[in-house]
Amino acid sequence: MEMNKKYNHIEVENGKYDFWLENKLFASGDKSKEPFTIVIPPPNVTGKLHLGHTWDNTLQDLIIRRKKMQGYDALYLPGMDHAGIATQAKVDAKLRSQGISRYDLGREEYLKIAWEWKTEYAKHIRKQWRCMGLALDYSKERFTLDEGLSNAVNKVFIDFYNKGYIYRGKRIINWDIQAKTALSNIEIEHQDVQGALYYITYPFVDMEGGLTVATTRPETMFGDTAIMVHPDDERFLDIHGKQVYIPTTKTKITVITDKYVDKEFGTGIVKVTPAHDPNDFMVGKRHNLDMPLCMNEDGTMNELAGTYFGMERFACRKKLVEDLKDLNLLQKIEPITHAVGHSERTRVIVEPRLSEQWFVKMDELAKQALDDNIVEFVPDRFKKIFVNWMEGIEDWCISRQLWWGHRIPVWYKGDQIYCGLEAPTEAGWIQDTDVLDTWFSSALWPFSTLGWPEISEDFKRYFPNDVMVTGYDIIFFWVARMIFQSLEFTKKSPFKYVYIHGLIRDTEGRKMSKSLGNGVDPIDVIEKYGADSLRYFITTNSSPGQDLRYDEEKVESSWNYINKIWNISRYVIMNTEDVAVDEIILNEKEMSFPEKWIMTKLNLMLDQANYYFDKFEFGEAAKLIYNFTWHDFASWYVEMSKLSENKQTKVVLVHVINTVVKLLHPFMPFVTEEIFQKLPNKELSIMVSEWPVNNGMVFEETNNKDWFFELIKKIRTIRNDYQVAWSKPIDMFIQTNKSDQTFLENNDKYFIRFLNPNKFEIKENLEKIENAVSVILPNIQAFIPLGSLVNIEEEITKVTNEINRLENEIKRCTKMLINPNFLNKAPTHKVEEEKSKLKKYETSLIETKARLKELKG
RNA sequence: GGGGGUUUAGCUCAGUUGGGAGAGCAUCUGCCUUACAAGCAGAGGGUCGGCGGUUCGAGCCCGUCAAUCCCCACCA
Repeated sequence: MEMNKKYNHIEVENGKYDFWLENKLFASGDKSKEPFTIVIPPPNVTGKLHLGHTWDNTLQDLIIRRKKMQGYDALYLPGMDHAGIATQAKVDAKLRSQGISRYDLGREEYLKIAWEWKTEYAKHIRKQWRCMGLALDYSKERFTLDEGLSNAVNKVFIDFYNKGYIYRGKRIINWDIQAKTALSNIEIEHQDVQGALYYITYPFVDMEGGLTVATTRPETMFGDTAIMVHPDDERFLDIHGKQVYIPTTKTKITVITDKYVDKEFGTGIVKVTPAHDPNDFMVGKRHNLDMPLCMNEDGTMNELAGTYFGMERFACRKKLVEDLKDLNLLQKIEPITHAVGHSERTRVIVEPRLSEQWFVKMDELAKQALDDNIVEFVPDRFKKIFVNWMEGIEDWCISRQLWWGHRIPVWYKGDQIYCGLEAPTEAGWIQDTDVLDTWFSSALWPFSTLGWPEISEDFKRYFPNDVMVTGYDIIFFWVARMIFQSLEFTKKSPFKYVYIHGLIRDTEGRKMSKSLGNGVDPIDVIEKYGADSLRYFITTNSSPGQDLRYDEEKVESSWNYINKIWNISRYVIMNTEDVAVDEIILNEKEMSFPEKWIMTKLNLMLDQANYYFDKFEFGEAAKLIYNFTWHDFASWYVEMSKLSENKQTKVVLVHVINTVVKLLHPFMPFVTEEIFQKLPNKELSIMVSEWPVNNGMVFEETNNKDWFFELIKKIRTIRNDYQVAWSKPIDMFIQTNKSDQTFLENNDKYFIRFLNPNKFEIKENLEKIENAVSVILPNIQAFIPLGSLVNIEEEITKVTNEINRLENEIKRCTKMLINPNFLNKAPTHKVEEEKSKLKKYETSLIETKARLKELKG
């Protein structure tokens, strides 16, 4: 079979995905197998997938592909999220660029455009999934606004409402003035902003002077309904109950007392704006204050602001501060750095605003989730983060003043409220215009995608999910909410494991973001290096939970690795064309040393690699496979195989490369499929081949042959040190015991191949070799006469250093072995290990000393 | 204010339940050796952030200090 000399990722990846699809290899549903489920964290239909998705999805795909090969009915369920505010922000922006607002279009027309947007981006996302090679079962693809999922959302809302977990209330919420909607707490990003603390004097109504307050948001003063001081603050005892004017207006407000005030901060006097500040809201409730809004929904000032009516809030602030200065009511401006909330989606500064919204009461739900110990976090430290958040959780604001989303199933008629699927039959009922927070539907994803609230076959079979793979950045948004919603509605944890990975960063360690322009498009990487290289890089270059720096050099080195695999395979394929599938039968009786040795290495590696796979430590698993493949297999075994005429050698070659390729399939599905098909195999696809495990061919007698490889390496080092070209044969004299001598004689062809000797003698007792360089190993010594190249002084130094090293090692071992605590407490195999090390060192020492004597004599 | 991460070779990172530190890239030397020069054969390079403790033994466990990053939080 012809194979390119170089791995060509474009040729290899071409057509593979269609081949898998056509043969329904991504399909789930084989009832004879045990089910295994992962649902994709639904990407937002706002745009294209970035490297973060690639990471997330590749990990899922890796787990799924391995499980399929292990004989599970593995379901990898695809889907997307309508992403309410995120999508609406994008659609709004697109309309704005055309000079239209959503209000010009009306709700229905606007939603049409949003659906078109969704269709377009969904297409692109599916294309990206295909490029990445994800083994998704498309027959089960879902979208959060699908009918079934909408039913789930309604069911949950209505049940919650009836149980009293959902309530409507007037509260201070975070208001996005651009999207004109409420946001939940976690949709706010706090950023440190250079602001100012303005010291403003409120003049007394019936006397000279006034009270100076410190505020960062002067423009909210038009919503003030009181001034407050701490009741025990001795500086202000005489002003309790006094009245002051709100500067620039004729509005009178009264001085109240409340222990909330921190006497040490600012002036100790605080303005109270109940409709624009959460703390002031609490104060307002305690003192029964009016709660007037002084701003409109778009962030402009309303009529309460008097002459500032209609101004944008920050323009108003600027003008107001100037005016106060002119009026001598501004005492000073103090620069201050403080955290200011920004909308995660529109980036504008959010305005705390009194508003009537729907909330989910969290205390009991959180308690249930905290009592639950079924979900296992990997790594487990994320459990702490989850618990920490759950313990301090506040009620969840779920209504959004948007159009793109699930409409709240509540109807109003006058003061009456009705919650249900359909409006009551009589006339006059109007549905709530708001939609639900996107995360309200995402929270149901692990079961709503499987048909819930119907108790469908899929739901029964694939729920709970086995693993949820996601980044630590959405533990609060998503993972926590899936857990409490699932516990409440299905009485089960939504999944057995949550595997949490980190964030992908750029070469400098910065988060990838649009504003920095440092984002990397996975499609570009795939075009340049192939999906397999990207997948291998992204799944093996960090440990669980840690962030990952994107590094093109490492993608390149992944490519090199694949190229190596390619070439090993090429060698095996070229040399085994005469071997039929049925002839691939391992037979230890026909194996010689190299076969037994590589089979032993392979099987020991398999045990370890599978151990790490099961622990989600894919980087460690990959490293074992890498070392085995590149070093044990390619550098040693493949080279030795070139000297064998034995059929079993071919069998072993095929067996090992097949095993390696299967182990690597979850990391690099395309190239492994290509190679698998070229090798003698019966199965239609590597995807339906059996996952490799230790087959028991572990041969003790190969374990004590390390010296053989060591000896070769040491002699190679000598060649390098003395710059003796590989092509130039050199004499070698070897002294060893009878049994090793027999072994060496039986395997001398390998020795010759690796070292290119001229004269090659093995004896139990050698005469002294003049002008030779030596290799001293326990029980075996090699002498290489290099004539005038040899510097005896250097040899003496080298040997002396070796003696020192050995003496130190012996000291260390002896110290341990005469320590009764070590002998009593250390595990037996450790004690045995030290004993055998000591013996080796002692033998070496005797031989090395003899060598020194010889050199000096 | 609360919680968490990170600190190991020049760079980016691994390092099982504690048993004398590894990889990739980079550097240096020699090789077109018939699977692979995007390769092969070698080499150099680390008081595992500091200090203290537990232990026969610490990169790993405990304490403390330092540097750095992230998340959460209503101080006007």
